Amino acid sequence: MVQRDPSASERTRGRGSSGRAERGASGKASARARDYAREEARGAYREAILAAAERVFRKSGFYATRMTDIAREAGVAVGTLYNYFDSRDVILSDLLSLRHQEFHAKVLAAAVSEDPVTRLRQIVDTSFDLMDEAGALFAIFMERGAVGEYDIERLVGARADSEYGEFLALLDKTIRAGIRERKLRDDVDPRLLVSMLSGAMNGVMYAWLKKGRRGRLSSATPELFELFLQGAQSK
Amino acid sequence: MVQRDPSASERTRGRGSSGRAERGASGKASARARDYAREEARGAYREAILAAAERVFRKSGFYATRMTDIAREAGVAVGTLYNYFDSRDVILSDLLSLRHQEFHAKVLAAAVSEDPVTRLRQIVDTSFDLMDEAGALFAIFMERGAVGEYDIERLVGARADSEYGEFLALLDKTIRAGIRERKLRDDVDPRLLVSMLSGAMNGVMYAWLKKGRRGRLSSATPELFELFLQGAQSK
Amino acid sequence: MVQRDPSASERTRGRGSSGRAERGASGKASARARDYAREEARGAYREAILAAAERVFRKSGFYATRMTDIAREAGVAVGTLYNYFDSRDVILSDLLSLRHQEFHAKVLAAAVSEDPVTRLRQIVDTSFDLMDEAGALFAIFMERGAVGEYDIERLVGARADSEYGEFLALLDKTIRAGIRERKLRDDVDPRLLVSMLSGAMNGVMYAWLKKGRRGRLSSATPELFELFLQGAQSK
Amino acid sequence: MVQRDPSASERTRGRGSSGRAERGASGKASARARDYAREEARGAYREAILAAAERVFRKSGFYATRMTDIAREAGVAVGTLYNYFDSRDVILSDLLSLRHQEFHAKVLAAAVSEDPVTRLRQIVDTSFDLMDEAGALFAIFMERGAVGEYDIERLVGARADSEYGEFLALLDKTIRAGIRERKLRDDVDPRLLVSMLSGAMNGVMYAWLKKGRRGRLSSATPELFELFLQGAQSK
DNA sequence: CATGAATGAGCGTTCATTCAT
DNA sequence: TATGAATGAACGCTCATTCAT
Repeated sequence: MVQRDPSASERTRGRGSSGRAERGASGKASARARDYAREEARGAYREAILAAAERVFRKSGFYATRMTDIAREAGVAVGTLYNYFDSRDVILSDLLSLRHQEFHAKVLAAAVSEDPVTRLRQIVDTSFDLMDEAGALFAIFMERGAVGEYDIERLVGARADSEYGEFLALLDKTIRAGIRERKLRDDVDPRLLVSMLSGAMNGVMYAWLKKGRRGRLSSATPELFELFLQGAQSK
Repeated sequence: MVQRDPSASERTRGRGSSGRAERGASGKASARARDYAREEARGAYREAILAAAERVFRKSGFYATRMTDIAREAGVAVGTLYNYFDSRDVILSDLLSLRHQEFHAKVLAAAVSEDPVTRLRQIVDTSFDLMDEAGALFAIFMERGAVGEYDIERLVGARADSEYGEFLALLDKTIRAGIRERKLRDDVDPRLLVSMLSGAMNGVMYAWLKKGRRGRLSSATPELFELFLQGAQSK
Repeated sequence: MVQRDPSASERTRGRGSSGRAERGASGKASARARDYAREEARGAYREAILAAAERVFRKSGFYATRMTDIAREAGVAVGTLYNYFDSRDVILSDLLSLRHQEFHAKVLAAAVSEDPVTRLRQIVDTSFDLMDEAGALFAIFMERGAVGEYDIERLVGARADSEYGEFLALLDKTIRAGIRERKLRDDVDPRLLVSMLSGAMNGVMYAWLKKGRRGRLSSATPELFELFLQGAQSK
Repeated sequence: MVQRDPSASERTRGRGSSGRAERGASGKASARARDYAREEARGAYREAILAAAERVFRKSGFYATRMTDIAREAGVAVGTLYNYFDSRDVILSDLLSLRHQEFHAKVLAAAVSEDPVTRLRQIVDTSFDLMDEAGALFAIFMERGAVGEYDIERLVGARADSEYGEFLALLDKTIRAGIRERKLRDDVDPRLLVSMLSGAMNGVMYAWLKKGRRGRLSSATPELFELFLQGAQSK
């Protein structure tokens, strides 16, 4: 269950000194510059492919996503995909990784309040905002790593788990802080609070997706949070 | 996409009295007995195949479940599978249907209290009990019908959705009853309460599954319910 | 290219003295009678199966004819087919053989005139009559053993060929007689006359089949024969 | 069932300029050259596959022709077949179509005489010549579209029929012209003349095939024609 | 590097044949 | 012997991956 470095999946390929003749000193500098430019271009290609894969993936689903579809969507040939990624699984796995990193970074950046409860609210709100913007792919992280989605688990493997775990860990940390500061109940297992909150978020997301994503998901935050804090019981 | 009678998917096959001549009275009786025994055997076979499919399905997931694997797991030849089911999709779809029916029937049978809130508790408790007993396949109904699993939606189709929907509808009905009886808050959208509760159940289930299903899931019911009713806020 | 005895394809099976105890002298006689009755019954079964096979074969064609279809049409179980025939191919091959024998016998029985040319006419007329009655299966013999029907050739093999050959040989013999008796031209290869006549019969049959078998095929005999004898040229 | 343009069965595939950025003017030219070369290669491949299919088809027959056999015969992998044809049926159907077109075009090109009877002779002669050269596949058109081959009719369908029909229609037209010009008898149904002549051709072809194709088939034309015109009767 | 046709292992499915009852 | 469910080899077809250009 190692957290692989996602960049490690980039194909190592024999660039650098080609098999041809010497290059002078000045050549080295320009070569380095060229290498840098190349690296840039590679990154852009990678990102374009992932973006194309994401579009196809979202439309067709994981199993119906074909390499030819990704290639067509990206406007390249299939062979090109293999210049940037080792395999179909790696593309999709890297895609999930990348999107998760972005997701997590944005959530972290938003959860800045001093008050743990407000931070929780910020986490929920930002998560919903990102879902609104970026679509259902996030659901895969926000949902529980696609339980029941056994295949994706096998393929994307430990990664998705650990990534969803990262999100849960953030909730866990924040909730424990809330408990320490007596803002949240200390008479229940904190992990239950985590499960409750994350589960509730999922439940709301699910309903929203099934209703065809009408309206802004984040508009549900206040009520959801109110319920999470105050409970469902009539007072 | 209508809710097909799942038994309708059983292959009609020309059993019964062939077109040939009479059989004596005693022959008829024994023929009837034989037919009955055969019918029994057919049912047993079907169930055995579904059980095998369930094991494979659980280990490998929907898309990685191969007919050969199901056959091997069931201890029969591939051809035999097709004596009982028309296609791979039908096996998996029937499996989901069957398990869902069992699940739903048991939950309904348990949710008998006069008090809606108690009924909700009974629903949660029974669901968790069934998860404890029967394993993760139930998660597919209790969870959100595999959001993000676009393909499975196409195949298993409206069915899985409507089945999870059935569960949600039960929660919805019960929660609305609770609101009418002033046991639950009427100042929030009832559908949010449904999402909250179902989501929370999922969250707890997820954590339980990820921890390797240690302990009884249903032991989490009281705390979960307490939280659902009273909220997470320190009082 | 041996002319197999079609009855040779009947499964030899250990009838006769069963493995059980002695039978007295009188027992032998009744056993013989029983064996005879059995043989009769076997023959009836065989014929019933072939008749069923013929119906299916005519409706569905050679390659689409399934053993289960034959069995259903015959009102027996598939296994029973194998008690009477060694394989699917044998059934269809025996069917062709049997029908051809009937066909040939009837044609022979009808071609009795002293005059060779009249005999030819009788052959043509009887063949068309049988086609009228019995349907397209005869076409397989009357046509040239299904040239272009390479598969059937492989399966039914030398047999169909030799059977069609038998028909051609009859034409050949009769035509040569006609030549000897100066009724038919002796300035052309007799084999060409055979090809002409058989081909012309086929051509007429084909048109008749394609027109949906409307009208009696045999009504075409006089004109066909007139043309065969007098030629197409305007006089 | 319309007479599809056979080229329509060629798989449309996303070649051509991809969706990406411009190519310089010289690039365009070389791209065009490459596309042209590719198109050439595609055509060659298609033809090679069809030729291989024809060889297998001729040896094994329609139903026994396996994709693996075609692939092996063509020296390619199965998958490659599907790069050029949508399905097995399409390969065989296109094969028949293509060969028929060639056949029909050549016959038409040869039947140029002013005199209808000479045209008939040209048709017969050319048909026999083509049979001599190209082999038995033509028999499928010249013969009656495989009567008795019910399945092949379903698959190759109206096409084979209409193609053989095309040949018959040519005979029909020419024979009617001959009748109008008082060269052929007007006291018999012209369609019978068509059946006679086509049937006679078949009969001769059959004998020739069965004798192992020894000698030139077309050497039989004069006698066949003489018989067709003058009849078999001794004068 | 980009290309996209070639590759072939592997899939779901069929159906002639077998054999326990 | 009749039965019909079990069998599994063999089929047509797919598509991730490779590699010559």
